[in-house]
Amino acid sequence: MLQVSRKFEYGLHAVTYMATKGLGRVVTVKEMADEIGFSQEFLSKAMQSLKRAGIATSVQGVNGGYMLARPITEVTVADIAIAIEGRPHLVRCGVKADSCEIFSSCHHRGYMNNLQHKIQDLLAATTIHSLLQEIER
Amino acid sequence: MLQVSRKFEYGLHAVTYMATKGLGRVVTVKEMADEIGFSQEFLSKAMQSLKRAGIATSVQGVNGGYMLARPITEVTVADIAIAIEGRPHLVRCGVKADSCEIFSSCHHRGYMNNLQHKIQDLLAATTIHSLLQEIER
DNA sequence: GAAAATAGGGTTAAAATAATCCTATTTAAC
DNA sequence: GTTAAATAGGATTATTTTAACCCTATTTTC
Repeated sequence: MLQVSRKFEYGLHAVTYMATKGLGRVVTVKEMADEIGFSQEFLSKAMQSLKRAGIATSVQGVNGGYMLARPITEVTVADIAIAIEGRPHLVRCGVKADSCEIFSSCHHRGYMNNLQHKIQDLLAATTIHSLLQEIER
Repeated sequence: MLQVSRKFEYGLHAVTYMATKGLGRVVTVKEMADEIGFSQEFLSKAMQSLKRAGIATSVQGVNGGYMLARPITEVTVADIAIAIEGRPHLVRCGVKADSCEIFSSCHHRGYMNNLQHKIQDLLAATTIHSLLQEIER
């Protein structure tokens, strides 16, 4: 259905939430889950992905939590998508060639790959900074 | 995972196949399924969707089959996507508002809808005619 | 009337996604 | 040094979506 995953939505909300709190501020998953209205456990998985991708850093232990690792002018929506879902693959043969019966004779692969890159460029064109500005208006 | 459905792939292959056969030629689902390498039954569902959308016309009975209803310069990849999957909805609240817990307080909807339109524009920018030209090269 | 097609409802199977559960580890505070 | 609050993450289950399949009806040519 050409839809973004829930986990990505969770992650994007978390990042914009952290952004409004400022770069240095540590926020807990509980705080975000309560504030935004998401399940704490699932949001936690999204945060772990963001951390692995270097978008957020974490502080363990009491008073720990997450904070943004980079300035919001340098993080794009594409970065978050890739952190959470991996690089987008419009067609499944991009992930696993043998998932398509007609791989060797397929004429559409080039076009599809092209399309995929364009979509990724679209996501990469929005930084968290510009997203916040759009939201404020 | 931001992926296109198999049914859409089937439909797109069928349309390009019919296009190479010429506008007037009637082709059967069996012929296409054999030629392309897909399951006949499932391709048949895709064809029914294309018909309902006015992209293909059908002839029933012996010697029946499908053929393109419109010139390939006037059918875009977006038309096929919409025929088969319905209008794309990047986020599920676009389909069903109550599928999201934070619908009323969500700040991302505008941006997401915007993105969705841009993706659709991308698909609408390729006609079957131009797709075939890309393939030939 | 038989055969070859589309039309389409309904069911099952498989895969992907989302949610939950549970335990480990880290660290501050007392 | 024990407790409590947090992240880390493996493992499992539930749900939803997608794909595949089955079966019957209808249309039309010969």
